[in-house]
Amino acid sequence: MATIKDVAKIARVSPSTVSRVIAGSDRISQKTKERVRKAMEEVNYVPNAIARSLARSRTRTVGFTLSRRADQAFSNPFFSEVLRGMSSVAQMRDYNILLSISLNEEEEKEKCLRLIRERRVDGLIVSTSRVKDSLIDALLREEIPFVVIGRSADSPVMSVNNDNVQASFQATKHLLKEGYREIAFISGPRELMVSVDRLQGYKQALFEAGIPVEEGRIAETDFSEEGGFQALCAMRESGVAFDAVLASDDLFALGALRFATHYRMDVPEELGILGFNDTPMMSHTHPPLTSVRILSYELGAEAMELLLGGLENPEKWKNQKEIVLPSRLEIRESTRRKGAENEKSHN
Amino acid sequence: MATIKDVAKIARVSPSTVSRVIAGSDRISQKTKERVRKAMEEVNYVPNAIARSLARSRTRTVGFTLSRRADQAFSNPFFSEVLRGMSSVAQMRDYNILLSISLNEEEEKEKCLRLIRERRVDGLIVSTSRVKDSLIDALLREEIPFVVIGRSADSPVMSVNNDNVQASFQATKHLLKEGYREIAFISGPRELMVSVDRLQGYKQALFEAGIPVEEGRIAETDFSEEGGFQALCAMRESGVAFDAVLASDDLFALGALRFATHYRMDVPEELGILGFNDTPMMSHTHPPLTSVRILSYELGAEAMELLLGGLENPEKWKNQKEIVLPSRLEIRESTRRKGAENEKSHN
DNA sequence: CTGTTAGCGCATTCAC
DNA sequence: GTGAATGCGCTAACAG
Repeated sequence: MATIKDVAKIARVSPSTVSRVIAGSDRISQKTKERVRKAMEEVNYVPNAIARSLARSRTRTVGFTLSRRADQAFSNPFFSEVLRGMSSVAQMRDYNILLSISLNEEEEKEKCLRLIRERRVDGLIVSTSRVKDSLIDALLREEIPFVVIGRSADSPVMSVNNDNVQASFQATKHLLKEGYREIAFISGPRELMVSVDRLQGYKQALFEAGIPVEEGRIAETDFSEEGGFQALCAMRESGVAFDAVLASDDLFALGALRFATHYRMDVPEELGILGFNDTPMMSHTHPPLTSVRILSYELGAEAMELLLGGLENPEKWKNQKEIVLPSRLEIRESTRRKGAENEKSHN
Repeated sequence: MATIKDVAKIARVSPSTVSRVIAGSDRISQKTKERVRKAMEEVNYVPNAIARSLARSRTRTVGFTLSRRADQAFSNPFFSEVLRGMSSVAQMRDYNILLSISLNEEEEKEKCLRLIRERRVDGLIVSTSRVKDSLIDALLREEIPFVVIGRSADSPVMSVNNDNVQASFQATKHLLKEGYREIAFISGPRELMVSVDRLQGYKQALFEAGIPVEEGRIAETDFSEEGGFQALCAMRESGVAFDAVLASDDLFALGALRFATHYRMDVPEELGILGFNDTPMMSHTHPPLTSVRILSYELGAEAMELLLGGLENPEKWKNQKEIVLPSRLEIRESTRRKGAENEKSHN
């Protein structure tokens, strides 16, 4: 592999001149510039990124870490879309992405610190966001440049998040408008910010509508279809009535659909079902699922923009930016009641 | 940040001694070893991976590239599972993963070559595998260490693949056993090896059963639910009869389910439907979908093992290894016919 | 067992 | 404008 010296020799200049040409320095004669360029082509020269990183103390690499838990939390397609968004802007700005998937929060934290201390990356994007997040605390303490996808409960940090409260609020309002009054809420683990926020939007909408919040209608479970199904079964068994389900994840909505089938309840007439994430594969359920569409790709892209901006203009870290992306309710048949708006039911 | 020199000074030894302690060299006295260790802790020393990479000409980083097309091809959860598998063994063997998602094959090829030429990675895992694959050709030409997830049509390369021919063969046999005789096949783009292989298994099973292959029952389309739906509609319109669908991707199976609903065909009685990938979210369709389960996690893990093995024992590249992982047919209601095996139909 | 020397490939002073 | 010298932080001979 050719080095800068080889090029210098061929172009009959010094290595530093070659270096300048690479860097695009201006005070260099057109003639030698040409000669160096030709020499580079001749030996098929490509700068060694490692050597450059060492000399400049910057790697042009950012780390993206994820703990398995978070991966499940946001259902799968979400994850790969975020990655695509990140990758796309990284590519454009000539950065690389170092990926690390951990089993739990503790492992993720160590991985993050290690990547930074070993100087493998210039900054990090983390997608965790718990209510009490030790990872974020650690990153702040070590003054590491990072952006979180999600949001931090206490400390102000650079973050990109979707407006969960607002989305959940609107979703609930939609259900109310369709005439549902006894809306059950299936929550993921409450330690996750996303769960807290979505629950809040739900409560807020009920409050505004003057409908009391029944704790019995709120269930918490792990992210899974089964969890959603069981939660509803439990409610039913304990005699809690509900005519709609706000599922804070599409997986729960799947469970709700199964519940409806199991108990022969008509969706949407007897049970309205609304999910979160608008997983592409799930717009084809029977009936098609109403769901909150999240801008996953944009989430990743914005996070990367934010991080790179901060890395290249360190003073930007001063004005902590928290970006919030809108989401949109995709209304489909699982909540489109015929009985409510107009009394004609055609079955 | 502390360097090896700082540690050396504190432990009153030379930098090379510190380096030896890090490397775990044996011929070094227990006493100085201790002293060095203490010094390292004292200043919280962590070796600079970049400097080490430069000195050793090895980065302990492998690149994983993917073009958007391939990402779609294998439906999404597949992708993140593969990544998890790769990440898990990388972590264990202290390697890092550099991720790059491209828009198309050409871009992916350039990205691969660049990563290698810039010396950012020691080797690559690529998940493309077309019938005529220019990426693989390029990697071979440049003598780059790499492993393919999938397989190469012509050149022998290190690869990890699932046994698509066999899986498709078994799936078809299952349909035949259930009494289906007019089995339609929905294929993805034929330029992909996976499509070719699955089609072959299908044909082979029909052949063994003495059933002629009707080209009219074979459709090719892009990976999407809509594609699957339209393919069947087209068949129906052109008067081709079929009593089962072998969908070479779960997305197609979704389309087939919609087709059945649309034309009020009972599944599995009037139409058997069998998918590929066993996407977790889709075991909850109505009726539950029979599908070929792919070991995605293992695919990623094995690919990484293979690559790292090759990187650390270069002579291993001699005996080109092609690993083939088995898959398993998950039989559910969408193909479990009651009418076929015993004539009692209970509806 | 341990220290000295010499790079790894490039960027960046400081001279001229 | 360009070259020479020095260093980024670590590893790897070569001595002793």
